[in-house]
Amino acid sequence: TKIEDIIVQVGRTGKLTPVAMLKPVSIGGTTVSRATLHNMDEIVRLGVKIGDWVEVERGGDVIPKVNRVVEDKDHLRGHKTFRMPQNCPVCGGQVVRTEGEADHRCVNANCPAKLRETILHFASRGVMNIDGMGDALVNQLTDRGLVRNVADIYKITKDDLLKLERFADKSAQNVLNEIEASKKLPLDRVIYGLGIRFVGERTAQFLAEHFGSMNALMNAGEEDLLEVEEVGPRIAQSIREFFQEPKNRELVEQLRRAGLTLSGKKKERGTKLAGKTFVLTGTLAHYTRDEAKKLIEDAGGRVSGSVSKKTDYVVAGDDAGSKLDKAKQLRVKVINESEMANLVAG
DNA sequence: CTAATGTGCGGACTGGCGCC
DNA sequence: GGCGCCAGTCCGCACATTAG
Repeated sequence: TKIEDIIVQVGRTGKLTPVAMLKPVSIGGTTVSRATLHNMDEIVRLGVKIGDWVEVERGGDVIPKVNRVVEDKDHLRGHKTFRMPQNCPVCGGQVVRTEGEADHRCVNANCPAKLRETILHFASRGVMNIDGMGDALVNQLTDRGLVRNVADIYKITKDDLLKLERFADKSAQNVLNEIEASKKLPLDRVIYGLGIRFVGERTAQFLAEHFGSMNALMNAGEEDLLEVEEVGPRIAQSIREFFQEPKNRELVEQLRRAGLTLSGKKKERGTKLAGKTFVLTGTLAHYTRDEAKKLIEDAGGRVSGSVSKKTDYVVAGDDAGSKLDKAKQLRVKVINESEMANLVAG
């Protein structure tokens, strides 16, 4: 199909992601109209220009991927070269590509796009799980200045919500209930929710287990941080920089006052699956993926996202895709979910 | 009541880069 | 240098709720 335009999206960390806007095309039963181009290097590698015809594929039947530029006499090349903007398309702030890095980033700390994405991340299911706080609500909240940081979420009143578009009593109350419920979530979620660069779900869990409280984490020195699993110098530095910022320390205090869980106990893990790495694929019948993951981790195992020769087991449910193929290729042991349950039980 | 709208769910890929 | 986490990305569908 044809690339009609290339737009730029700004993420939570300020990363500018170029996205190809395609002439809609039906692939495998769904209509594909966008595909990520990742970064400038990828655009150069593919050699794409705006107006080009390209071959698009859905990796694993889901994610649209631009494979290559089609060059034949029917499909003339486009003429407009895409250039990464020098100013953020959202806030106009300076865009910088650091030496040695592939991504361009907006460096304005107050960029509204970053705020918006940070709030969305915080509210998302894998983090504070605030059901109902998606795109539309977050846009309204940030546009109206009702939410300027993640702690402001806990100051939202019903009156605030009722003034918003498409909000009546039922929706407003649902959101408030969800916000209230989020306060009970454990420390690792809160750490993850802060949006510290290089600290994702897994690293946040290790940090919570190691330090046992937000206070201990906030005041940790470099050497303390380096003791944590999977934390090296770059991650340690990123965490220290985050907590050296007075605004961020104040943010944590606001979360504390709001009643969030900022301490936990050092988690005890089982040992039955110690040292074993699992990969989940397909649809499981008796567990959600999160439940299966928790079972494995509580038994001392690890769950990762991709199959390699270090993977011990691939747990395959219905409609397993490319990961199952990879497992066969690498001769990794494939089991079903009841076999997994047996392993967990010992 | 119906139509429109917003959101979660659930599947998964990718390149970059940090860690070991 | 390999591995795997991080951060970003996709879409259709089901469902709840609101506006009209």
